[in-house]
Amino acid sequence: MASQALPYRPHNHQACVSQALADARAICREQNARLTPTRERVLELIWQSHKPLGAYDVLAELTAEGQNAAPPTVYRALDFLQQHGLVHRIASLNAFIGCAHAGEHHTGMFLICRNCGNVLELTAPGVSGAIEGAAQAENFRAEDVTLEIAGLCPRCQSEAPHD
Amino acid sequence: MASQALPYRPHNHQACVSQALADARAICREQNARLTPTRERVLELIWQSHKPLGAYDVLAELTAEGQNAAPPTVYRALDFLQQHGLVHRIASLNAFIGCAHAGEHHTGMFLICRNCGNVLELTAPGVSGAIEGAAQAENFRAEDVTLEIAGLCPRCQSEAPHD
DNA sequence: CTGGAAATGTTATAATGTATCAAACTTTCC
DNA sequence: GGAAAGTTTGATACATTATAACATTTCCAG
Ligand SMILES: [Zn+2]
Ligand SMILES: [Zn+2]
Ligand SMILES: [Zn+2]
Ligand SMILES: [Zn+2]
Repeated sequence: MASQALPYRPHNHQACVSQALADARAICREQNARLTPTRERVLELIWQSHKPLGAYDVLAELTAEGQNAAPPTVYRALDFLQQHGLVHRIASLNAFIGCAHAGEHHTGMFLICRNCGNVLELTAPGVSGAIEGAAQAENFRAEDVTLEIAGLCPRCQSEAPHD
Repeated sequence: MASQALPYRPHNHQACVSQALADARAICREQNARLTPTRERVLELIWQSHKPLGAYDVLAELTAEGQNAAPPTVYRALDFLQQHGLVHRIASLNAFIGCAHAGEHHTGMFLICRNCGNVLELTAPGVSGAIEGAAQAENFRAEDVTLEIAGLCPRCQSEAPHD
């Protein structure tokens, strides 16, 4: 539903946030899940940019706001959000990012710019299909795919072409 | 070169180890890199099975052998081995595994059995191509691909089919 | 030899993630 | 409404993974 917006370039990011929160509320209502204030606030913090945020970064922001938060506070909220498909964990960065396709059944593929830190989440059916095929060729039953691609986004390629 | 052996099934694993060590020696000689005793021993420990090993598991084995080892000892050796393409880090597990295609230019794709813990490293040109294509379609310059697939290996599917 | 580079030893600490149990809050059902 | 059951949060402590910093040793070229 959300028109795919382009993390790398300037855009009306508040729209990303509003959309994500609206989607989250709808999804939780639909799934009878409780999007409590802390969970919602954590989701909002995760969405404050298109750069993945570490759990302890979230924690720092919560405590700065005067919330009575400890590590489990954050990890519980993140677990909840992951289980409902609202955030993804980027294993190669130990960090979290808002899901750009919440509600849609998808396997994420992440393009991570090593220069600016922004992450674009893609759904590439061709890639998913190829992966499924390769797994099946080995008689392996794939359940969970981690696909993270580090490199340079278009913007950072032109800014720093000498490498 | 190494004929791809099948982590999931019983096999002469000592052959895997010998092959890996021989390859490592050859590669290091060729690259003028020093495969010191500690580095070689760490590689051997990593290869003790087809299950990824945590850095602190390696450390425990080293100290059990009476070696004077601390975390940096292990992480340095692992860094060296990674840089020379002899081991891979599995980001989703925070663990390390011997490279099954040392010397060959490749992007690893890992099939990780969540039941038995064994990992099969594949080279799937179709997958790599699809990923490259998807990245290029976004004008993203891919440099490093993390592709880890968790699921059930053939053996564990038949043993525990009820899920 | 010997001087510089590479590797290792050593200590301390940072960063990330969990276990556990008690307290508070919600929902359900009567 | 009110008690029981389930869910969420608070709070403390701890486990696991990884790195910083600096001293010492080893290796190798010249
Ligand atoms: Zn945005
Ligand atoms: Zn960038
Ligand atoms: Zn083997
Ligand atoms: Zn298995």
